[in-house]
Amino acid sequence: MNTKIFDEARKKGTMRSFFNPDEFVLTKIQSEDKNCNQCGLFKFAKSPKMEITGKGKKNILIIAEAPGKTEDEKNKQLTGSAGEFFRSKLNPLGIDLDEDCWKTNAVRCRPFTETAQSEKNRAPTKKELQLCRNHYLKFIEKEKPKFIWLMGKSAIESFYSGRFSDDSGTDLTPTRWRGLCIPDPTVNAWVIPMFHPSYAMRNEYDDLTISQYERDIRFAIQCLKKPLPTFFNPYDKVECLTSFNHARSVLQDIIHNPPEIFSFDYETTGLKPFNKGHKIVSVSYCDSKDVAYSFPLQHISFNKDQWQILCNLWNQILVNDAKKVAQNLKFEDVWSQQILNTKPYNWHWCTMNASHILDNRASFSGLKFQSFIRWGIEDYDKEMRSFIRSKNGSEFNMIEEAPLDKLLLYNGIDALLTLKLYHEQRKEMSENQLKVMTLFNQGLDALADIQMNGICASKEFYQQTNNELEQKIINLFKELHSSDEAKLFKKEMGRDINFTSDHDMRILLFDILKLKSEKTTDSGIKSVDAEVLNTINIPLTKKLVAANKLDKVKGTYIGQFLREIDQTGKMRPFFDLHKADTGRSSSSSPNWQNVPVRDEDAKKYTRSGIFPSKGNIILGFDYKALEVSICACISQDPELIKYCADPTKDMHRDQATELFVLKKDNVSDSLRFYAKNGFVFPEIYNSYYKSCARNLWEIMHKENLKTKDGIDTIDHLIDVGVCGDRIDYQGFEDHVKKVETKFWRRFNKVKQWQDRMIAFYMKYGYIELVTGFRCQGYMSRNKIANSPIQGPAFHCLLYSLIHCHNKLLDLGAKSKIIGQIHDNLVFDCDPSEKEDLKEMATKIATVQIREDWDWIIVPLMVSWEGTLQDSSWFTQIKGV
DNA sequence: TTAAACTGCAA
DNA sequence: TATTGCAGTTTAA
Repeated sequence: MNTKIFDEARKKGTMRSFFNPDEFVLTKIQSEDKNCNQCGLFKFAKSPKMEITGKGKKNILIIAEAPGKTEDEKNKQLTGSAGEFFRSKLNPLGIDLDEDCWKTNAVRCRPFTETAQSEKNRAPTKKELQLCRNHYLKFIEKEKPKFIWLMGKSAIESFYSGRFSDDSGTDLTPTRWRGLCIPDPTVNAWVIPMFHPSYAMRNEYDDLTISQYERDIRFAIQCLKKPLPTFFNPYDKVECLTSFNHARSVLQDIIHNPPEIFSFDYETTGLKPFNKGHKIVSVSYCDSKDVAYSFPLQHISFNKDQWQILCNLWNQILVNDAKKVAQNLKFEDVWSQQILNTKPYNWHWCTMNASHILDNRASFSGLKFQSFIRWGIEDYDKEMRSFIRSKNGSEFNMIEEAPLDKLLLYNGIDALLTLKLYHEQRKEMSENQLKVMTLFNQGLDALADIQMNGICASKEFYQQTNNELEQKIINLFKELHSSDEAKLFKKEMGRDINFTSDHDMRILLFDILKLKSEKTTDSGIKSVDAEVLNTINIPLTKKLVAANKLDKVKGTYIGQFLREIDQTGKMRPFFDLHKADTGRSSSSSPNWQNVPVRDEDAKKYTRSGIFPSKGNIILGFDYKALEVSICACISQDPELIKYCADPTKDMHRDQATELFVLKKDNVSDSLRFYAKNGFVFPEIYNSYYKSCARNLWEIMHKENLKTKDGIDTIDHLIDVGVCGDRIDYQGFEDHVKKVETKFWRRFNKVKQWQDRMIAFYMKYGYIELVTGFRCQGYMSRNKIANSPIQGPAFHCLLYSLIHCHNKLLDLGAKSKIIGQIHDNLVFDCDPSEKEDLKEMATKIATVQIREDWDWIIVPLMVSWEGTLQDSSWFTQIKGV
């Protein structure tokens, strides 16, 4: 396969070819007979080794999955029902499958399984895909198609599998790759992955799937206008400054002649710089499309005096007036602050976040992935990856052991591609996307500082708690293992039971003890979660639920905290803006957005070791009913607006009066809570009466919910004639159905708005949130209803976070923001600043935001909560 | 070794 | 026939 095309493509440059030209997976071609014998499918096929068919007048090679029954019989690809479906989509767009395209399958012979009645089509295995790849690679070499359409998971796997050695390409699902037109130097063609027609056909009656599938086909056809792809070699454009004098003079040049904009990138000894021993090993810098510089900073090849000189020069560049660009700017920001004691000035763009704003699909924002789908640059950090791995499971990697030339080259390419990516992204963004980009960039800048601030936590406390819990858990499991049930299990199975194994619990509860299962998991097997165990309610399951709870607290929370509390006595979670589908934030290491609060025990174990700084209080605010307010703003529903505009009104309480047939003053707090979380929210997010009724019914039985008068809710519902007796679920469901009808009659503008969003999505393939964030990819109706509320609600919090943070900096306040939980902002507050801070933040969050964002047409409200001086987060109370 | 499934915590 | 996240364990590939 070492033919001209491939050699030329290689000369034009891909990373893989640079390191080792012989390692093209696609070019590894073995003898065909050998492969076919190893696979063996041809022996059973009616049409073995099916030849590629079609005239290919428009230079399109279509790779589908494998011949099905019909194809195998007719000896022709895409002639079964899925093929006909595909033709019916192509014909109206002027494409004739047989005239304009070549057709083949990732596997040429029919794979099937024999059942008693018939032979059933099956998907090809990984091995079969790999062994059959040669046939189309040879064809590509000979016929040079300009476009390759990969239809379905098998084709995508066949074409790409083995070409990525990191996680940037391991997710080879059509959802991840569809809608792209990828220049590929190994075949000198455009590659367009999409769903297999059989997938679309299976969802023929789901108009959301079909609308997207048809759009993808139109996209693929539009791409036919493109000229052949061109490629560039980033290796030629990196200048590695291995000599100290050279590095110094380049930095001095930059200082004397600062550019308007530049990108930079660090290679470091780990992910967080806060513990002793961390270094910025090398730096790369790029201010033009032709050259990137990279040089060692705190690297063994220079001495410490030289480190100091280079750090001083680099610091001057970090604070110059130039616009700064980085892939994951929080990272470069935090390392600059911690290691170099310098906050970069004038952050302009985070390419990682911009990738997320341009396409909110999961795993889309990595620089390697973007470089591949945009420029066909493949796997360029291959030789560095082993050095970026953790050293002996510690927080340090092995980067200092990497050869300097490879380190600098890889580092330099990152800066080069980052700047190139920025220029493309800047052109691609709509005006509204630019708006949200600005918000996010400011947010990232502030979130970097918030990670710097950190959260005070007591390692001693968590160590002690860990030991205490460990004893309790050991004792609980000891008791469980000495139970009769455990002995029964051993007798039946001939081995000891593992109580933390769902599999073993299923055997014990449902096979051995013959108990009834209450519900199923996603994949349809019997569930053994806490709800099921609680319903079974025998001493064994009670004990197991208790043990599981403590195990969760110890393993998930205390474990993370102990790992993450650093030598300065703080934990410093990441708060990211490039993950959530809806443009929300996420948090990790540790995840600070799911620390227990409802369960009192779990709350105490986890929150009692989190403190304000010495002499301070933890102080924070929640937006009140923020998502309901956002829903009112964007749907402009007059009834909902009325509720939001009048603080004396309480829609959840009102809804509780209808659901539970009560007078307003007889609604208890818990009934209000379940009206809100069991009915209002689910309804707004497209749930329906049956699901709501079922959940409410179960909760009423389980929790023995009472009215404010202290009467059992179910008894009350029987009294007023909703139910005949305590097991008359149907009566309750009928009632909830009527409540739902009334609810949507009242808030009918919300329903209408949801319908408009769905119609927009079907037409354009995306929806745009009021803040400018776009949601695309496949979306269910529920997601379309939810995202435009969830996203902007968080964006309100982000606005407040940015402005509060900047205000505190301007004022030189001692108080700091330390965290954020979707609609909640947390400060480490000096008590002398408390009242001023509350006034300032409340004004920003409720007044200033409405001056800047005129789409907010209802009043926003916040409620404050806080701890006493030097008291832990566990002691936080409302209304301080 | 890695990925998927299951579970459980938050908003 | 409610959404978004992160992380732990077990199990299968």
